[in-house]
Amino acid sequence: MLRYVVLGLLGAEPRYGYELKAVFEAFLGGTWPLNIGQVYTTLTRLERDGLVVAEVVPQDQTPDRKVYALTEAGRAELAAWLGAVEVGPIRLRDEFFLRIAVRSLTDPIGASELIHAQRAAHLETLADLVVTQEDPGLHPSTTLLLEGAMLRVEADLRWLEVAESRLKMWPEP
Amino acid sequence: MLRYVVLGLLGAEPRYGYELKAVFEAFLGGTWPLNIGQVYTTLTRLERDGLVVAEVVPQDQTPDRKVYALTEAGRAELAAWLGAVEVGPIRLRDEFFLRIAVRSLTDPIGASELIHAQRAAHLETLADLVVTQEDPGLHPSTTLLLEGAMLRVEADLRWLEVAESRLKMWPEP
DNA sequence: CGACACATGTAACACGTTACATGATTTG
DNA sequence: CAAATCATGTAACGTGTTACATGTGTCG
Repeated sequence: MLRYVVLGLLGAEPRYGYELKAVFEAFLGGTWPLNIGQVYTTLTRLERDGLVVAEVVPQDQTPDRKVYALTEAGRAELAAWLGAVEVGPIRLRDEFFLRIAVRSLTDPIGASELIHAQRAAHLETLADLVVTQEDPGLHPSTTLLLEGAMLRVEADLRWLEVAESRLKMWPEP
Repeated sequence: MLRYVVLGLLGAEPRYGYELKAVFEAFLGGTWPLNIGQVYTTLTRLERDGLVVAEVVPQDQTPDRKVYALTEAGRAELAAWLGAVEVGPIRLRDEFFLRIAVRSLTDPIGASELIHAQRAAHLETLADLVVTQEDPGLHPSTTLLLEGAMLRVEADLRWLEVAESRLKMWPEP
């Protein structure tokens, strides 16, 4: 998936790894911090698969850059990904849900405490998102992404409410 | 994460692999289909890490079962996971968001089409969830999980609305 | 001089995931 | 007889992730 976002960023404009890290994080509004090494591994793999090609651009003063651009295959792969629609059963692979659900399986009381803690964390997350979004320099796509994140967090907060009220009238296991 | 859900299920009661697959899928309300092989790889890894121990229980008629139970270390690991709270920046590692955001980066018009298709898929998902939830035999935890999934899908639908209206007044790249 | 920005990379691991292999027993 | 159920496993891959290595130029 990182793969495809990188592909997408390169689709807009060729870039080199070091630059890509910054662009990526800015695009994600800082919600996906990236280890710089990961950028290079990803680029290497994309190159291995023939989706991108590199061109070394020498610099005076600073180290050389390896600027990556999409190949035809890369463009095709990106288009395929962009055109796909997520269908079928959603996968509840979210630690957040599962932790509370698993906990409620054997320890409903402890689950309640967890819910309170998680709510506090979520509210903080929400506040952070609001702050992040205040930056006027954000790309519109980034603003959109952040909005999605906020809607999700709000949904999760609502779920915590539901979970709590459910747990009160719970049959002991 | 699968790791921990398995650990959690074993924490409630020792089980063998084949059984675990069914229990797992039932617990997740069918939102996380599991390849049976994956259960065994997961159990092998848990055993390697000393979190579970297996006991072979011979059957007449059917093949022997390897019943797994938590060790002390396993119980500790599970407790640690169950007690953790998700803090810090949420990671927007959702293909759903990213695909539309990346697409809006260079092709806002195409993004609109994608939004329509995705909305249809989401509505179907929502309908599926409703049907699934009608099963009276569901474990309360599962019902709760499904409710979370529904709240999320609803949030995502709302996001699609937002995305669409934003895209209409978009500066060409 | 030390810290930091610039720039690239590798080795190694964990985890989710699939495809494939094996074999007994029951059921249509 | 074929298919399905019960039951366990392995080899292999892709991807995300980290820790570590290396080197130059600039700024305080």
